[in-house]
Amino acid sequence: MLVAEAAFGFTPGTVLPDGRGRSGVIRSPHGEIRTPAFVAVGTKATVKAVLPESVAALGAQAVLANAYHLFLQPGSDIVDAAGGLGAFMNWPGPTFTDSGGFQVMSLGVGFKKVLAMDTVGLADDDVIAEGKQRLAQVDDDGVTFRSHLNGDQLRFTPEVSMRIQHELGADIMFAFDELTTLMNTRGYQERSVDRTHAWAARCLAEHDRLTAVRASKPYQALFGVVQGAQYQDLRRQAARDLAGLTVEGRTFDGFGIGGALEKENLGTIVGWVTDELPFDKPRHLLGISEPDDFFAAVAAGADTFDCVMPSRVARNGALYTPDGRFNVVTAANRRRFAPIDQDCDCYTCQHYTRAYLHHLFKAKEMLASTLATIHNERFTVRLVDDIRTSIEAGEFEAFRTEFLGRFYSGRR
RNA sequence: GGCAGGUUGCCCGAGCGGCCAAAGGGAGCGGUCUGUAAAACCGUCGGCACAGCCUACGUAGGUUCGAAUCCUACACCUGCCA
Repeated sequence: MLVAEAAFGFTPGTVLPDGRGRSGVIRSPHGEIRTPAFVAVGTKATVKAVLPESVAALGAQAVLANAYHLFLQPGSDIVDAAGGLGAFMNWPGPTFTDSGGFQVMSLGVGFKKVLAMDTVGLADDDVIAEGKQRLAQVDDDGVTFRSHLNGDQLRFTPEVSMRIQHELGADIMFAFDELTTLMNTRGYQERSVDRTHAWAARCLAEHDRLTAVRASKPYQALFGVVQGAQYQDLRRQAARDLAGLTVEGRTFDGFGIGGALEKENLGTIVGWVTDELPFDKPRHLLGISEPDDFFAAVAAGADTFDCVMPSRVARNGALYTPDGRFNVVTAANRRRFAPIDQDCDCYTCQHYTRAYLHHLFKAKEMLASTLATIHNERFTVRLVDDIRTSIEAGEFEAFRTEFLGRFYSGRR
């Protein structure tokens, strides 16, 4: 048992002057991840529009898939029978799976942007989802979902999520949590954090059981997820509780930081959390990837990231450059026979022009998504890699100032 | 040659006396997207001195307080009969 678990670990490397941000290395059964690192999102066991070979070539060290989606389709049992997520999708490197907790929020109350801005007069757990039918309901034991694919009524509990994630077989799994929004009341946030903590304990217990049952499989690490929205006391308490949680002699291998984050206070909030977490375990900031957010979060002690933004935005024609983000679909690019970014080393920039990308998008050609995704994922992976390098070179703050100054200066 | 139907904004296509600068698509133009119900969504889309005016629904004329909508002629297109 001890031998198997040694297959996972984290070794901090260079630490920033204030003692929080750091570089490091995560060891997993499918390879190492040098941190800080950006993990490519492959929700349904595919990074949309891109071959795994390309994902590797653009420098992604790991891929994150989703328990909810893969449970619905094709079924986690099938992924298990295929030999696990990595084998199934032909990704030899490290893999992560999210618990399905995010879908409690996204399917339950809709995305943040569609929430009513006025919570006055609403019941504690009332949040309004405009234009979307509510597909999930939370209670203390778990969540009742309605499949977005066929309307089937389904039930997720911490135990179900762990079972699915064990079948998926990713190197790193996340505990099943409840993700609230900034619109929920303080009272609801408190109860939600309690619920997430109770679920975390159940996840650890079930994880312990399944690890024993599936002893022949590679060890899967489990990360607890810190919630608490924008409240310092809740976030600190949640982090402390999860860090100290021991079930059957087992503790979390690392931690996820999730939920509602006010962008302006992202670094501060992450800092509250990492203050309370053990230094020698990795922290994954869930769902974040804007350049300024990376710097703020890394400075505050986050190690890994995942986010749909680079790929989703790419499919819709928005591309990242050191001078900011721009839409290639814009008429200005019709005759721009230069790469997206002169200094980018990605496959797309090595071989294609903005004019060509513009044409592919206008013509609604599939290759548009592929080439744009390769570029944006490369941009994002490289940025976080460069942040790691800057930490190790003792130039983090200088790099931060230089990069963000240029990125947000508006030129492109 | 006869009979019937048609001609709407960049394109397709509704409208069939006032609430029509004209539904809806598409194209064009611009934007959004942070643990993916997203190859999605939103806005704009005749002109201008812009809470108003001008120009517009094949062309010309007419009826009416008022016409894309009714009448007449012409032009072109489509189907059936010769």
